[in-house]
Amino acid sequence: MVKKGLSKRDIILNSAIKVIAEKGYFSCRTLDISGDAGVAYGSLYQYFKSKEEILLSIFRERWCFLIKQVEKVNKTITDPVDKLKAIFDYIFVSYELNPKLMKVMIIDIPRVRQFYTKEDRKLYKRFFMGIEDIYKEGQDKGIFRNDVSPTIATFVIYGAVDATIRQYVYNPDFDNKKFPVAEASRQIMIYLNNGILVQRNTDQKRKKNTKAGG
Amino acid sequence: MVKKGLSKRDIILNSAIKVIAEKGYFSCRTLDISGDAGVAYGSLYQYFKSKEEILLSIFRERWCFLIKQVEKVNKTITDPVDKLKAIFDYIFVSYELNPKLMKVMIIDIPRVRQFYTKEDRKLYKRFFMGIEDIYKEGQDKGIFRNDVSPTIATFVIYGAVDATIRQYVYNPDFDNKKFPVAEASRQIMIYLNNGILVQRNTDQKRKKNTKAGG
Amino acid sequence: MVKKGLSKRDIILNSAIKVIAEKGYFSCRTLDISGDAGVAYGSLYQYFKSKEEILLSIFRERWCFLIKQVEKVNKTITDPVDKLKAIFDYIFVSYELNPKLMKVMIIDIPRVRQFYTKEDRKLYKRFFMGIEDIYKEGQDKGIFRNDVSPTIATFVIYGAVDATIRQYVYNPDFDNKKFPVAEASRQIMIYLNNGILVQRNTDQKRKKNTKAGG
Amino acid sequence: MVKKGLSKRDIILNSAIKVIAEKGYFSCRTLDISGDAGVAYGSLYQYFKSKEEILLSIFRERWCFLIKQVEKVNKTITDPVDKLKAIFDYIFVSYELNPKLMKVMIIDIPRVRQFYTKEDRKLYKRFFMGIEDIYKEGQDKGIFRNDVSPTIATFVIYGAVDATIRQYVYNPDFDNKKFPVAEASRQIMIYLNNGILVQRNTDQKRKKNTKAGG
DNA sequence: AATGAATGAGGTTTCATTCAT
DNA sequence: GATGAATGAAACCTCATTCAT
Repeated sequence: MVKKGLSKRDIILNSAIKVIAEKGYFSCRTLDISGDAGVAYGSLYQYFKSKEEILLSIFRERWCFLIKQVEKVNKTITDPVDKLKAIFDYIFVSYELNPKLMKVMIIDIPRVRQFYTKEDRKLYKRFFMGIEDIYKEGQDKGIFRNDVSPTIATFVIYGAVDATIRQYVYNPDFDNKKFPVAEASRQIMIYLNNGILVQRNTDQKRKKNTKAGG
Repeated sequence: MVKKGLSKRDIILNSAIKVIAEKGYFSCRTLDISGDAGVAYGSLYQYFKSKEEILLSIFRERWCFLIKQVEKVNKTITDPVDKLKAIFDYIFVSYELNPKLMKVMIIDIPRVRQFYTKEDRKLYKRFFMGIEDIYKEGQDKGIFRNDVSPTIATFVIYGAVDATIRQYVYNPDFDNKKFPVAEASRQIMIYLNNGILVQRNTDQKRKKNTKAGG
Repeated sequence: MVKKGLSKRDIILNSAIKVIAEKGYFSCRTLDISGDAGVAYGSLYQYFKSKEEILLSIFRERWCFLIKQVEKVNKTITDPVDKLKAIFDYIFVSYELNPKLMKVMIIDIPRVRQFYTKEDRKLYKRFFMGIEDIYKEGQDKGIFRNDVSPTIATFVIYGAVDATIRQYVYNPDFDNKKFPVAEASRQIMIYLNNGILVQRNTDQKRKKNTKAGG
Repeated sequence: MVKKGLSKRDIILNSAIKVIAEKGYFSCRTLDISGDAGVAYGSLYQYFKSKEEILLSIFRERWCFLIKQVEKVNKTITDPVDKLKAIFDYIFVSYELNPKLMKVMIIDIPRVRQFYTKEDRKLYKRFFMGIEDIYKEGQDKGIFRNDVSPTIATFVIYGAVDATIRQYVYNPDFDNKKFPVAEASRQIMIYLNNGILVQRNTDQKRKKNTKAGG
């Protein structure tokens, strides 16, 4: 119901983000959206062809801000480790600023079948390709391991984001006092950078030690 | 439509898994389920109170096989690293054996609001607690890092599973020839164990190296 | 609301005929049809895919009784004049027996664009072709004029039916006491047989001639 | 979209004629009309109270040109046969000049229930009464048969027009190369004058008689 | 007078669930 | 238990009409 200075189209879109985030795409009604937006029922259809188009418009018009961040990071930061961290932080900071938008983006949209049009997939992938490029760069520079495909590595990082956000959204048992967003983000980055294993020396050595110890 | 020797209830449940996996929970109709099961429209309601209950029954009756595996692994394997690997492998092997079931379990069910009853959350968590315990054990044994919370670490591992399965299910651009399930699983394990950073020695040293190299 | 012994499908179809006849296809609501039929709202869609399909079903399932009559007449009657008269009478008698059905058939259906599918046009034409054949036969036998195309002649006879029925349906100024259906029908037949012009030798003479020639 | 020198009102009316002719009254939207007219959405309501009023205005303002023609014919032509022919020709020539207008007049308007207000029926009838008068006159002069009511005869002639125009509009199977409007019109006139039956003494003879008698 | 964004009643259709057989 | 016809609430969407600019 935020209105000041926004076009009616954006008012509707913002309400859609809110309502879809709260109820899920299928469980929310177009009436809920118009109601939250404070506009007439039919006004939705002045600006969007259908409920589906509202969802896709959220993605099409807001996804780019993530892409842009990746591109910006790629330009302004040199160290791949710092790049990943910058993107990672950005996502979680964005979540703190606008949790509903991020929830819709990360959780809802990718589970709606209709979303997977060629065009939208292309846009969707641009974000991931950006991350993949960072992994590749890290490998080229000899900083990142070579035995993990950048493609797969990207899933891992994205999955970590998705799963974590889902805790904040769905899991009332999750202690988000103990793990404020920044803290969760920090720990995940440590994990993804260094792995869970205590690094004495190399992987090979650890194996020996384990056998010796076991 | 697998029928041999199964109770009608299980026939329905299996069809529900198939249909929900294909269309998603909200987009599939009870008619689709009964149709696939080859039973009458109304028979669904002999065995289940509602569509929702069918979904929850899938979870309640099939989720335990994951829990059991965690428990079994915890008993029969000693090394926490091997434990995580065993569970991880099990999930992906299960996916290969019954991708629809795993897709419903991992992707669909956790996104349905109605799913989050106290009872079901408890069951859901038992799987994660099992994994959390492994992390704790690894930390206690000094094998796993202490600066990553087992809770957070669990999200990371679960997110990796979720995101990867989603590629197989939704992403037609994903090259699943190049990454058969086993290969994806193997690489993720490497990543999660060792982190993405090349381990010469310690994290501190890497930082120096980077500066030197840059 | 006639129900005895009819299938629910036919109950719905009969109500549709009634309601469409009264309000017109576009002005009647599916609710009106189900209401008149005394069935639930959704039952319509158990038997018909859509409102449009209800209309087309009326045509597809009831038009044939007109075609059959034409075919029967063509077989059992020899004199083309008598054939035309038999068909003409049949239409108007049908109108008296079930004016709503005939109104829908003759007035409503042919004005709905969606009606003009290849298949339906074919069925529609079969009736007219039967009449055209009678005209052709009359010409071959030297009884009917040769300077009027059977195609055009068919329009004339059909138009006469259409326009007349429309008076009964729409025109409250039309004195249907003075012109009961049978009387209107009789006069039109005279007109179409003999034309409006006074003929030196009369209809009677032709009959004699016909007999003499036959 | 004809605009030169026309009032905005007439521009709208002409577009309405076009659009209604193409889609039918119920299937065309006010948006279609304003769009075709190139005027704003709301401008329609500056000139007309409602969609219905647009339809009725077409009738009220354009029907009179048919009435006038009937009246003119009644004044300037003496022979009833020629009168009928003149009117008949006029209708079909009008159709050739402005088929959409004639289609709306003859086909659409008379099938819309709302059309049947007292006032409009009165206007509608004035055209038919004119034709009826010709029939009466023909009967009085002994040229037309006495055993067909002028009222009924009028339906026949009107029905012939209606059915024929409908072929041009709706029936893609109708061979309008073989039957250009003028030809169809000519044949119908022959039919209606002389009937379908072959007459012993011919039309030519009647003409002589008429001249002799007149 | 002209505009077109805004309105919301009302339409068709879907589909989870019930229930008589 | 099994069936599937019957139900009707509720969803999405359309579009004639209004009204502030």
